[in-house]
Amino acid sequence: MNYTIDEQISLIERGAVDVVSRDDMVRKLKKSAESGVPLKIKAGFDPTAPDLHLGHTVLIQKMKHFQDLGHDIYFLIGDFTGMIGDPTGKSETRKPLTLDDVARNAETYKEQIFKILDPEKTTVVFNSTWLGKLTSYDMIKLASQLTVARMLEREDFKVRFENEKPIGIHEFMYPLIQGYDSVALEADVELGGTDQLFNLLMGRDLQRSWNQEPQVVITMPLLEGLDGVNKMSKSLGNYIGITESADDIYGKVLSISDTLMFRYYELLSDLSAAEIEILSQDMQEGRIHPKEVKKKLARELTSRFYGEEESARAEESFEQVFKHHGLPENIPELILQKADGEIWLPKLLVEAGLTKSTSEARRLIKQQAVTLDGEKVLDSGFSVQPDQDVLVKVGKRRFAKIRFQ
RNA sequence: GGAGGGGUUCCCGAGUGGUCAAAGGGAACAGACUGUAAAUCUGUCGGCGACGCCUUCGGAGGUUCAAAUCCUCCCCCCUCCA
Repeated sequence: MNYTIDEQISLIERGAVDVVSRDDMVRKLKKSAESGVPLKIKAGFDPTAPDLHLGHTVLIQKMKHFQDLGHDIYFLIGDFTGMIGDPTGKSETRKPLTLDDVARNAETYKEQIFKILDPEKTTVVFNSTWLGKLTSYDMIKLASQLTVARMLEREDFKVRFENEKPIGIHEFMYPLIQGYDSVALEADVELGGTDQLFNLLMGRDLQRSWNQEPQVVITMPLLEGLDGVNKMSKSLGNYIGITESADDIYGKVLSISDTLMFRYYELLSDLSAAEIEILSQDMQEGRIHPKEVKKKLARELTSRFYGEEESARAEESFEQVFKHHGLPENIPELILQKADGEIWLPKLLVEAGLTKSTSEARRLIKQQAVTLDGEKVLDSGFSVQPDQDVLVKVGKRRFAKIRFQ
């Protein structure tokens, strides 16, 4: 708690893309230090996607920083908009969430964010609490705060407008609603991804209209997914979920490209910028193997959610499987009855959940991707005899132990 | 209300009566090479105990020896004009 203003600012600015404005931030920090009243830090989340991944943690880490500095975190769940339905012109119409859905998702959120944040110092709020009370009169009044021209300044609106793509009227309401959330909470700071800049700034405008001191807006970069191209998202499947197993987190981090690795260091690691720079230098000048640098990152991220010990275990297991071509610790087992006699391999692969269909199994056998106890199988007509247990492996990472009883 | 464009296999997107399980690209998967990295090369990419059969091209009917392709009705999406 004994940070100087400069130290606080430097922690706050770390990794951030925009801080609007730094002067306001300094002023608020000073005021808070003098009065002893913590700042209200707001960050909003969509109620539909309760599976958090590392991309979300970029933001959550930042919330954590504020928490460490003694400020109050408001974790806002945008249930109001979620209950209305699809906000954008995206392909699938999102089905509106029920109150139950929202409640359930909120619980899932809590389980996940509290892996990083301190539950004691975090307030979870739902924007339906205040938005649900607004009348149509209030809504129109809110809408009158802004012109269409101003609204069209937002990049994605502008692009869509220029490309003659549809923009729903209600879409204009979202920035306003989000801004109004800041008014309702009297937020001092709002955090969000860079794609949220416009919406976040809206909060400042609206707060001024409501005679509040405008919030400081801080944006964090969007984390690229495992493919290194698109932003990390569940729908693209290029994510590392924070509820995934230690083995998976470790393995996935190790599978990213070297370029992406430094991006992850920058956005996810607790190492200082200087320390990261040294790692990068050492690597480029051949003093340290890139894989070691990546392992260090994988270890740090895994232990963030599972602790040092488990993280070390995951690393060992990984080395075991991939370096020494050994076996992972937890191989799923499939128990079959001896009495049922021999079993056609493609069928066995399907039953063991290693392939989706016998067709796929046959293909993989043809591609020499299937081994039984380490022996490649070349004949897709092969049947397994029920006399002894076998270890089946498909590709590099699909395993199953078949036991006969 | 009027005019027009469109719905194809995970995604994008060709295909206008047979040669179509459907070009091409992406994703994914497998093999080689590796550091389970990237890049690259090769192959696979609906199902079925399979060189044959079955189910797919928004939905339902119909024409035909034969339909993703033609006709009818319906559903959905988009653009422009008002």
